Amino acid sequence: MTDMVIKIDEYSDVPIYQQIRNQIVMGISSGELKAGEQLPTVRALAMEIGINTMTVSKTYQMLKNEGYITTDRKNGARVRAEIQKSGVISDENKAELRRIISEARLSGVSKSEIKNLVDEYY
Amino acid sequence: MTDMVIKIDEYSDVPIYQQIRNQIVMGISSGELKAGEQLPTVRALAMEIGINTMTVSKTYQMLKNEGYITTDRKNGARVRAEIQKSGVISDENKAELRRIISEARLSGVSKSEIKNLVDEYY
Amino acid sequence: MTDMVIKIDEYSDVPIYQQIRNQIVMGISSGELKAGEQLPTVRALAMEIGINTMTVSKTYQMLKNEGYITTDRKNGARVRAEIQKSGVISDENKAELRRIISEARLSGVSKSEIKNLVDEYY
Amino acid sequence: MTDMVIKIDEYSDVPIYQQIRNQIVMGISSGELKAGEQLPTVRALAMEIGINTMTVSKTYQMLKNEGYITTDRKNGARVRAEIQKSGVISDENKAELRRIISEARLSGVSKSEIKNLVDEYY
DNA sequence: GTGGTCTAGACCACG
DNA sequence: GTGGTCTAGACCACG
Repeated sequence: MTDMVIKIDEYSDVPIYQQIRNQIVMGISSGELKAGEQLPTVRALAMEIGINTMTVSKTYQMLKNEGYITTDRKNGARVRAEIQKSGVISDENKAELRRIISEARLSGVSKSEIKNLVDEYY
Repeated sequence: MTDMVIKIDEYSDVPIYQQIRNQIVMGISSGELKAGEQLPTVRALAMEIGINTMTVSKTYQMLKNEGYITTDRKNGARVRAEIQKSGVISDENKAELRRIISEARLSGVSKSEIKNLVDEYY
Repeated sequence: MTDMVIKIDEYSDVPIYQQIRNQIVMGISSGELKAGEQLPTVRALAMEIGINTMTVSKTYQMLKNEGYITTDRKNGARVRAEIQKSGVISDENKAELRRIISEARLSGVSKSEIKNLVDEYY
Repeated sequence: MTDMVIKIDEYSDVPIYQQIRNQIVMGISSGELKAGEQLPTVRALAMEIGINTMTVSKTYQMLKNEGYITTDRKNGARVRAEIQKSGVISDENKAELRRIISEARLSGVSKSEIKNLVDEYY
């Protein structure tokens, strides 16, 4: 069982279920959550964060649809052992990346500064 | 007057006024919209896209707040001559960038592929 | 929930959404509205004042942008617990202050009278 | 004839005729414009600033109404010799002052800092 | 139940 | 002619 901590920014416009989803995906990517590792139950995670169980449930459904986790009544939610590697960035993420780079450029951020961030986050 | 074309994805979760805002910002960044160049009037752009003037007005107000354009009754909306360069990427955009890179990584996209996108979009 | 009363001067040049915004900011500053306190819902305030919900919504959006309140679907609109203290007066407010003092001076109002007002309003 | 320079901020939301009016009032208050001193003709000032004569005309009309200047065809516009001293600050300016002080207070500006500004601007 | 978005239409001040 | 404001009404996602 993971002891990863989920932090909700209540001031953010990003919906709570999205914030949780993003943090779990980043946790898997960083290795903090290993393949096959069990996630907290919907109830437990909702309690811990202090939100509605429906919200956590929505998150797990989303992660399942995206292929990041598996869920069943016996084992609860687990990080999927073999996450499908499409090898490409989704069109939506490409569009977002383009927007971010445009804004950074207009703010006077150099290309190499952005690449340093890529190195840092990858 | 610009002949830039704004395209709305009506099925997107991104609000229309945000989509327009993003495209204008990217237009400025790419040089398609030059400093001082006049944007379409609120009415003209609303007509062209087939949406309400209020929605375009909201976009222009947002761009004005962000310092990308100026608006007044004499000159209409224009790309601002001297866009303030903060020199940094906003915390929100950093978080988004981190999320995108995490997802790309999990999809098997290499670091150099992402950097190539940075080169392409910058 | 606050029982603060918002009063609109319908003959004023100041837009309604601005008038509401100003009164809420002054309410926070005076302590009539406490940190964390819930503001009326968009619908309730619109009904109470007798104006459109869009206008109240615009006010809340503005207050949110300025960092005075938070809004979300769970908690509605609330006075922000930790309002950012820039420590400075904005250039716009400085210009306004200068104009007011110039006019007061020309009307024969003494410096100490103005300072008494500062004491009263602070 | 004054050689006072009027500066228009084209990015400001304050209408041009208001900006000119404010600067002339502040010029009178500071002594840069003396009692009886002649102001530029409508046409000359419009040319100098690069705006419509109607706008300057509106400004002069406003200043006349407020009792700051006199106008006639023979002498043009002149700073009034005896500006009426009501001895009080207008309700509008009081409301504005209160708003500014509230905002300054919330931004963490001390009372004495505001009073220093009063000293500076008076 | 809440705030967020959008429409169709109107009127206004500025210039 | 332009952007700014406002209404009356509607639908939506989040929780």
